[in-house]
Amino acid sequence: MALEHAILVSLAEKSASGYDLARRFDKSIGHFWKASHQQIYKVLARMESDKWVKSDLVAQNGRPDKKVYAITDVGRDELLGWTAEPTPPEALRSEFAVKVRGMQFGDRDAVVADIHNRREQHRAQLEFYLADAAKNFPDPAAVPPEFVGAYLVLRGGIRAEEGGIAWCDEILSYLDEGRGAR
Amino acid sequence: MALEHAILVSLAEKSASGYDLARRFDKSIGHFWKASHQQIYKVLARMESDKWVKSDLVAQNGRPDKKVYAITDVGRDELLGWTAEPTPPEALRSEFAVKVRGMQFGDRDAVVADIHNRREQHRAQLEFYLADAAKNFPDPAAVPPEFVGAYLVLRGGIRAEEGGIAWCDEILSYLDEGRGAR
DNA sequence: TCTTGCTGTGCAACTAATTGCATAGTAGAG
DNA sequence: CTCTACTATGCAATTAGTTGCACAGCAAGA
Repeated sequence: MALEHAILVSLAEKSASGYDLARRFDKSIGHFWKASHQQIYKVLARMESDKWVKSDLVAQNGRPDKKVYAITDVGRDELLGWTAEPTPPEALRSEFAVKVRGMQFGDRDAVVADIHNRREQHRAQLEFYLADAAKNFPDPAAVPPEFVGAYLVLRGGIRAEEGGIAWCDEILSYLDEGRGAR
Repeated sequence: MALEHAILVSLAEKSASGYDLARRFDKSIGHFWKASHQQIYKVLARMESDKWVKSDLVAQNGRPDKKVYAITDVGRDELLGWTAEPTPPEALRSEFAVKVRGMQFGDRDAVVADIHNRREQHRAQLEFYLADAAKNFPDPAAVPPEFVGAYLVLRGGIRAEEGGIAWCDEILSYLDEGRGAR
């Protein structure tokens, strides 16, 4: 399982509450590892009982108390050990690809609309990533060492979105040319 | 859930036993939707009780009997309805990306080795896809209508692997240039 | 003959993740 | 004063998926 390790990486960067982590998973980290707040709280509890993290209750004014989690030495060891293991092949599951594959058994116009929709999602995400890159990494040759991982993953995200757009365009132009018509 | 629909698409193409489906999921369809044979048998049983598929027991000589599943009209309706619905955003989970992100907290040499390994996986998969394309779709302008979905998904697979290789190369050359050193 | 490997179907136990709900304080808009 | 939204944490029920195992027949090779 990698949610634990995604959380460890995030806490190694900066201590945070479950709520903070949930928001991070809606933004940066969540672009390549999705998790709901329920799942995060559950896993944090297990990680704390395994001593990978420890928590401090922090009182706030004008807001509810929060439990701020920090990575422990045990957690850092775990993270180190995990990076040393080879990553198992990714189990990719693309409902979109299944739908394209099954296009001829479905509502062709609806599938085409779905492809347009998917293209737009990729375009919007790419725009977001590019803004992020322009803001945080204006000079790729001068990325601070502690942000190299974040920078390289962002580059991967940009590539993936560009690739997604190009694939949608290929599908749409292929279908436009009358090929694959029913 | 999309495993049901992946199975429906596969059965719409050609009736098959659970075992046959498991082998298909190890090959073509499985490249974008992984499933174990246990999961497939479980889902097939549910689909049969929902009347999406029906089975016939077929005796074979020199081999065990098998249950051959075929899609029903109810199943075809379900498939049609499913294609007409917008595909929810994909929940992508890349352990590899988490590892790259957390590189600075880990064993740098091991991570670099892992990236090389990942590049090789992409290269091998690309080779496989290209051979498939050369064999089954020598002329992209003349793909039979019933294989258009398969062709377009194969194109997506080729693009994804090429993109994966390019990303690995970018990471490796970035690190080679001494950036991101500890 | 014995072992290995392929075809073929499945159950049981467990883990991971989703969905729906609950609770509670504060801030700001109308 | 009420309604909505945000911060903050979590439980319960369910579904989806993984891991490990079982059983059975047949074929081919050592």
